[in-house]
Amino acid sequence: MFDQARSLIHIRAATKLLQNKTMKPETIKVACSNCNLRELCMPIGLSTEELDRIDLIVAARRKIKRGTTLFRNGEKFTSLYAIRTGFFKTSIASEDGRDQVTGFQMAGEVIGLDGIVNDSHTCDAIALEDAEVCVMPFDRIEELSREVNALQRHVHKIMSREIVREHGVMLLLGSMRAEERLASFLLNLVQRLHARGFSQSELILRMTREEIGSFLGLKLETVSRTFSKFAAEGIVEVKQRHVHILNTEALKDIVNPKACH
Amino acid sequence: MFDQARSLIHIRAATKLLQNKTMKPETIKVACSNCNLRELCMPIGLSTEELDRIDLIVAARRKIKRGTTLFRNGEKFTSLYAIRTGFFKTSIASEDGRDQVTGFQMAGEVIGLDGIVNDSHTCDAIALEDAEVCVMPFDRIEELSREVNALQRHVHKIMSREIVREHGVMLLLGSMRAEERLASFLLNLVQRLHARGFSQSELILRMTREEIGSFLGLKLETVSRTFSKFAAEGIVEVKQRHVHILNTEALKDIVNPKACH
DNA sequence: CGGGACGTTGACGGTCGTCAAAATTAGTGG
DNA sequence: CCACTAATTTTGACGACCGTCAACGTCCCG
Repeated sequence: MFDQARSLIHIRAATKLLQNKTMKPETIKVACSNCNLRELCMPIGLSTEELDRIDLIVAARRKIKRGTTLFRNGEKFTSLYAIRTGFFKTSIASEDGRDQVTGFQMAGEVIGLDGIVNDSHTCDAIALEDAEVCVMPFDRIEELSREVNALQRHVHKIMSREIVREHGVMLLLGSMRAEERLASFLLNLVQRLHARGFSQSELILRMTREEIGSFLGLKLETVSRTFSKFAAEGIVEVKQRHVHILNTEALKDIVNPKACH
Repeated sequence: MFDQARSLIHIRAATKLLQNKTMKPETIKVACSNCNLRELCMPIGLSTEELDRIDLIVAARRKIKRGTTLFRNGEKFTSLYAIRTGFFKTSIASEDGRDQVTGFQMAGEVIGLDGIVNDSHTCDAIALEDAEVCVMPFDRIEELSREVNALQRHVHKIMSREIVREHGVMLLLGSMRAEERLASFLLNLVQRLHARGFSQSELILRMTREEIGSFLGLKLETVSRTFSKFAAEGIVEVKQRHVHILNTEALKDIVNPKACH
């Protein structure tokens, strides 16, 4: 539905690479070239020389405490951020106070693209758990992507991917019923988590029912009720923020009723 | 709300430029450098040398008859398209047949960004009236934007603008009621048309009620009813696809109830 | 002039929002 | 570590908004 269309092969490789490593954390150089998320946020097939140059894109690491903002609406745009650890939400506010969660972002995803067009951010990015990001000044990205074709292409793909993701969210918001929205949401989350080496069937929600509702265009009570309904039908087990998916196929059937698996 | 955040100053300049021109159409060279939409789809402040090079981006013009597709889901992505004349809708289809209109595009806007990420288009672009587009092969764009900084910046801004626009649509779909959605839609349309030299208060809808409804996450009957309600309240005059906005402030109040103008 | 696409309007019902209260959990400070 | 408060979640009752179905009206184009 509104997935990230990533190449699982590369992600698996990254995971494996991580498992094989037995070096102590502090001996690992802080650089993209040996970041275990490299395959998620950097182009593939680079020469070592190109990789060394790309290392220079990351100006700093920044730790974000849970509940605090990475950037907020109106702030000057200077950098994109690659999430190393943690979990974010982005949201926009209408003038009369309503707000809309526009996405949830996890490790390996890039955040801040909204700020490019007017050199100022148009949404808030809030950490839903303690997080760490790589700060990548955008002028460095532009400079280097003039010289490294793979980086240029990569930047374009990341932005295009975000556009396509949002198309999927529009389909969800514009044409799905509550159950379909929540099923779609759960499948998307678990798929992205699985791509990062987590379980296919168990997940911990980092966001409140209200935040889920805001993202899905539902009220928190409807989200809660729909969880309860899924639980009653034996599709999931829900215990607060712990979700265990018992029947993935049933969720897929809810999203896409007419398909014959 | 979900506007395009363009600089009106430049657009006005373009309009003025057009009015001053008394040359016959066929004597105007077919090139960006003297296209009257230049300020809409090209970066500003270029040297004449840079402008000459950018002319080479446009590989061809293509005429699209009303009702036919510029590209469709699954087709190989090769080019972005700048709309010269005409009006498009883009839409995506879910597997079970529902479809969602993701946007309406008019002269000066760029279409096809969704195709970059996977080298294949993920939506359909359909002309709602006879149209003409500039075909801009994406590899040429990438090549030239490595050398012309303003072009690189421009491409990034166009993509970022689309992301921000979609955030606005998500806010609309996720948190607004039918009247707010339609008011927001009308204000956005008329604002974009006005930026192109058309009336601030009158417009002709190029799309059906069903297409409006698909975009706004409503059924066509609801769209029709809401138009009738606005008309009964004296806010607009509606005669099929001709819309005359009688009270812009009232529309703004509907979108943003708590604001005090 | 006639057929088909498009638009309008009405009646009715379902889905989801609203309001309210209780239950459970998380967070804070002693 | 525990008590206490705030935050979050669950569940119920009720109603509003909008979707569904149906019939009719209008416009456009061959």
